Amino acid sequence: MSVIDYRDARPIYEQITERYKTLILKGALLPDEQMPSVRSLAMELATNPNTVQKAYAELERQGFIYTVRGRGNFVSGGSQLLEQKTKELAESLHALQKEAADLGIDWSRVEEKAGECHD
Amino acid sequence: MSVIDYRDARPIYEQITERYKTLILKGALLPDEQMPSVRSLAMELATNPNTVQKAYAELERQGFIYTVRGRGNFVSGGSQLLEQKTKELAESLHALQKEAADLGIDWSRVEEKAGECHD
Amino acid sequence: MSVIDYRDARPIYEQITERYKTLILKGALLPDEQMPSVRSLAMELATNPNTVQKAYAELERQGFIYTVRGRGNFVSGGSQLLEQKTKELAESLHALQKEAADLGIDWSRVEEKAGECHD
Amino acid sequence: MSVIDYRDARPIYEQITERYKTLILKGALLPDEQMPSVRSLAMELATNPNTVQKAYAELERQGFIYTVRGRGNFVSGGSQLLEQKTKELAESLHALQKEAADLGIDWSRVEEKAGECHD
DNA sequence: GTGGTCTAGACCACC
DNA sequence: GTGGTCTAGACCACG
Repeated sequence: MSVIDYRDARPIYEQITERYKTLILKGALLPDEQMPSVRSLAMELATNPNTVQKAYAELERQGFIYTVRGRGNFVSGGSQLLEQKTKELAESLHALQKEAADLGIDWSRVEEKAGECHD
Repeated sequence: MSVIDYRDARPIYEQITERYKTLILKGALLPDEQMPSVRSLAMELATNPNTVQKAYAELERQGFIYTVRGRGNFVSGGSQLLEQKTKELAESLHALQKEAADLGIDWSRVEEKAGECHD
Repeated sequence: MSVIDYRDARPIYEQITERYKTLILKGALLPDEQMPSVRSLAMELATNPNTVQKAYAELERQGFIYTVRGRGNFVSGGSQLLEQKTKELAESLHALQKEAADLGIDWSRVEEKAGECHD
Repeated sequence: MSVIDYRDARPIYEQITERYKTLILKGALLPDEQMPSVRSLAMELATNPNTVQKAYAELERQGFIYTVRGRGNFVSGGSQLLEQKTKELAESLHALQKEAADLGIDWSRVEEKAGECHD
């Protein structure tokens, strides 16, 4: 199972970032567990080390991993990470509700239609 | 009230498109009403006519306006436009719900937090 | 029943030309019958006399009408007009068949699908 | 074999689009094969990169190619593309048949004449 | 006057 | 290197 979808319009580094964010949030990677090295991950994904580096930098900026010079990158412990993600989702939801309200669209109709999605 | 936000990462033509989509959906622009001319809107927004042109082309492609060569662009009447927008919102909502489910986040907690938003 | 569709992408003079071509071919206008004057037709269609003039010029060029200076425009007799139209249709059909053949599409499948059209 | 015909009334970008649509449909370009870069094709056709860009954008919108930022444009595999093209041809055919019927022209005569075309 | 197309050349993000 | 966006300015067809 590869991570990168080259047809995806989003930049590759963003796809990598997103991928590891969910892996960490879902608990597939445990706190203080070592991340794959930049070079090995780049090799595995057949992409440029610079791209992986950029993804790791972003993950660190968002608090998902921390770096130890000369050692590597590690998953940062994170009960608060899930909490933050919940907040992000809530904000996205609120934005949708606001947009619907602006247009005079009944929110219950949106929820109804969302339930019918086939995926 | 200006339309363009240069700090916004999104391209200018997309901001214009989005702006007029909501104006039309909200009924601020009535069916068959004339849109500002490409040149005049470009002048007003201090941007390039080509940029406005691209925005109008996108609006036409999505069925929000229609073009008459030598005359101008006009709002296309559209009860089905609101219906389509509802569908778009439903899909966005469904994506959020799916993401929450993937992470084991209780959707009701997201809804709860969304209700507390101050904006 | 008006003739002009302002939402149509085609120029107005072309729509007028097309309209009268079919009227003449269908026999709604008889040979040597007088066409409406440029001015009156322009008035009726709420369009520019120049536009009607251009349409009439095109109709004359294609042999559908003839002009008598100071008198007006008249439908030209035309058993050969239908013949010519048949030829035009045949050429269009042949072009479609050629395109299908180039792509390796079975023509019978096209005919089959055409029969299912709802209009 | 050049692609652009400057005597053609159709815009250049449309000619390019059409050209590559047929190349892809005919299988001359294989799925995931790389398209010529925007700049190189512009150079080759002695036209402007923006023009090629517009053509590629249209090809992407119609599902014939996909874009990878920083990499290039690639042919998208597509068995459904031929199916769609068949449908397009069927609609064109149906339009011709309808026009003939409107004028009281016997369709079999059109088919007969089409068969005699020398090209 | 209007929109549609094209050219020339620039800057950006990404890889 | 790639594509994506934007600017400046031109020409055309249409009305």
